[in-house]
Amino acid sequence: MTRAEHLKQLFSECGIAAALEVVGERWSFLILRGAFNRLQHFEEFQSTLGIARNILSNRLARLVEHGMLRREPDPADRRKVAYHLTEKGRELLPVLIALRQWGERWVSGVPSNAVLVDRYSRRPIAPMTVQAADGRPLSMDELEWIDRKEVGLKDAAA
Amino acid sequence: MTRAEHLKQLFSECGIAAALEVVGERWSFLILRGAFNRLQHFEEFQSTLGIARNILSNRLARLVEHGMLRREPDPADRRKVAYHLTEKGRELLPVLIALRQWGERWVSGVPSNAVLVDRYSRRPIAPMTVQAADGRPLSMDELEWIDRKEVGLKDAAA
DNA sequence: CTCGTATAGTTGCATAATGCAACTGGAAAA
DNA sequence: TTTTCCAGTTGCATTATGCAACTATACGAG
Repeated sequence: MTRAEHLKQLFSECGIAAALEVVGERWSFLILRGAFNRLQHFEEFQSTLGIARNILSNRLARLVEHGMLRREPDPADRRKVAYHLTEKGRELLPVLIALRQWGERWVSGVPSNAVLVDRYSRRPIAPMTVQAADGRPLSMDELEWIDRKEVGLKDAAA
Repeated sequence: MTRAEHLKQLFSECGIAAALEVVGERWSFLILRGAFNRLQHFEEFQSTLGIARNILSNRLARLVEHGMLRREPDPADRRKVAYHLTEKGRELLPVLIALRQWGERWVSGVPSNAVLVDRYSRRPIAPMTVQAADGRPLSMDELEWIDRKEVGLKDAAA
């Protein structure tokens, strides 16, 4: 099997590989983080992230192609172009939050000065956890892969 | 500001950038996914992922350096080396699950044949969501950045 | 003991991705 | 009408990745 076939196989079989096909390149996550933080314009992304202009250009185009961002020329000032998250893009939030929490805990060490809170209670959001259908938190060894056809047959089994 | 300084700044300020410093390179996520799926040996990772041997070698070394994997020579067969997830590595699980769920929903389209279930109930795990301290699910626009010092002062404010 | 094979890499070279600085083109602002 | 702003593009340098062949060590069979 060639490498291309191998990757195609991986992508079709595994959501992780499929996701990385869209957001796995360098800078993609950070550009999306910027978009979540309300950055809209090329120059904003460029100066905030310090990314090379040609790469930024390429990544924005790619993210637009993949339907993560919408490219919207500003009718009031035709020099300006705004990039906005689509629903597909917004749905990546859990990934970014989980990544951020992990990074703060295990890499940067200290939670940064800025804290993400629920707008209403103004209390920090909960740590991201894997949960069972009923909300119980699950650790790695409480998980198992099973075939789709066997789902939920524990009690229903003949 | 040079690019290096810029990145350093980013990493120190943002958990996402910090996390990507460790797991942001190509293949890192897929190698860790393999580790979660009980792959242990060089040849297993290589044949499962179809990754180039030199890159795999480099990534495994990097993940070991960063404390994601432990490299354990097999005492019974000294040719063999096993790579095992550390706690730091295992704690990345929410990120991988969130990424997988997103990829299945928005990229590969169809959930794959294999389903992750809670070992006990044998029902599929819940979708990953961002939650408030009390467990309420939160969407992007219910989130706000505030300064650490102001946390939870809504009712306590003088 | 020695020969074949398994395991975990390494090496050299080719291709692709990223980074940098300078430049372009169209539109607003002075 | 000249200057500045915005969103890119271009050419060239550096770095990362991919590929195939090779190495080194250790088992295992005979």
